[in-house]
Amino acid sequence: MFDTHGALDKSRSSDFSTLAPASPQVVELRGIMGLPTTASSYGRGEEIYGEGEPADYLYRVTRGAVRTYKLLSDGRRQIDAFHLPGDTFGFNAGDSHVLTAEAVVDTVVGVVKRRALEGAAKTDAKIACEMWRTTARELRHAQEHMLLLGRKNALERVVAFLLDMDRRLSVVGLMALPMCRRDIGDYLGLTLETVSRSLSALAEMGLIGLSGARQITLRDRPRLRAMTE
Amino acid sequence: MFDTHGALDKSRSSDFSTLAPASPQVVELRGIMGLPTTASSYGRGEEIYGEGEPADYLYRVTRGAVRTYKLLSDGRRQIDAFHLPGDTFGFNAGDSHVLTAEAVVDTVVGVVKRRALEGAAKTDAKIACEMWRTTARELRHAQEHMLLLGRKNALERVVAFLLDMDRRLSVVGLMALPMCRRDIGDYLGLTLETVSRSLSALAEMGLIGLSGARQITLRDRPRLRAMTE
DNA sequence: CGGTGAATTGACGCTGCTCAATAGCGGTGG
DNA sequence: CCACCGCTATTGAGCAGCGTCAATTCACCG
Repeated sequence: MFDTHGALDKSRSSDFSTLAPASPQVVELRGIMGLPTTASSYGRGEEIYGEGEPADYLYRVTRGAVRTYKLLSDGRRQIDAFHLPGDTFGFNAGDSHVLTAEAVVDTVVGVVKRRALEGAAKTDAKIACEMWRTTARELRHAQEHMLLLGRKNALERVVAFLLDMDRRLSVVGLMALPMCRRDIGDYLGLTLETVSRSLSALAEMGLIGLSGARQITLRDRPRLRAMTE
Repeated sequence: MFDTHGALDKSRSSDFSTLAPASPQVVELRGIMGLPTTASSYGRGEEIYGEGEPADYLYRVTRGAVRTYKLLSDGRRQIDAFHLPGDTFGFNAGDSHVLTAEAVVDTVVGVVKRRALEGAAKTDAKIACEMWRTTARELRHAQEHMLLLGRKNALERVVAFLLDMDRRLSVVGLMALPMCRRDIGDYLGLTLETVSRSLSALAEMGLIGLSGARQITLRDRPRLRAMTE
């Protein structure tokens, strides 16, 4: 009856105090795909890796939040995903990153060498399969997001975002968003003003509650779900 | 000096003629990832699989073209990719499809059982790795497309589409598009009218030539490339 | 408290959508 | 062979949703 809930292991985080290591790079307890992992910290806004850099590491968020994005030459930005505690990112079939990764807030990530992972995958089919499933999960998210970006209106996009964040980081019905309105806009293909207006409209309708710009409660999930079709 | 180009081994494919089978479902010459494949035909507009159906097969386009898409409940459609000869599709980590696949024109595909593939992946790390790379390639395309859908204007989207199609299906500088304006619009997050207007504008500028609605020549690739940043 | 970045709100304009009419094209049959 | 039909594409006119620019207001932190 232990180790049955692979996907939602947000539990392990407490009771590590006895193992506190001496090195500044703390070794994490459970690694990524079974491999040993070292911890690394990034300040709010700090770059973790840039587009075009060699992709030598795989990351998992321990604390905080990470945005991965692409830029056009004139500065237009498209955030393709927010990575929250428990999520992996930086995985890549090619040699170099095609996205840039930045810490949204002060963030701690676990890091594993890509070569160690690929070495392990050669002998262990379980790891190879896990790598594939990780990439496939990202692909499904991207497909869902293309539908949002190509065919949903502003209100539908914001509602979809809120429901996703609610699912991923709500603790007691209250959601504390780590990212600003501009980040949300660049994720949803909108401007920050349109995001703000959509949130105000939803609050006006009584569908959400705003207690501080980044503290949001969903007051009617069924109706919100119906809005994204 | 043999077997050094792992990724592009489309070579081994000839000299199977002696094995030509009697069945109506002709065994294809070149398999998918080395596995034997049966051919299957679909008429223009015919569904190959639907969203929610069990994902039991992997497909490769032999002739024709395939669109994969998602729908909203009110009929809005987002085409996530066009699959042209040589492309694989229908690959999926989950048990059921999250997209619908349809033949854009009369199409022949090669089909391989998913279980055969996953069985082979268990013992053959090369196949497992190839599966991962296939999914990773789709993911990169999706990330590029999210940037297009979220942040590019109509003209930039159409230009990006033309350059991609040119790369993938141009033979002698002339490109014969298999899909209609509505399909292009649903791929680019635009209406068919906006696609048509953008193409007319590009022809007006002398950047492309239109000889029949679906026969397009690119007259100035460098300038077109500069337009997508 | 004051300062600074984030968020809200308003006014206005533009890009792309909607609705509608017309033109082109490919296939079919007299 | 050509006339006809249906589907696809083009083009126009008007409109609306979202972006842009600008002015406050808010919240957080020293």
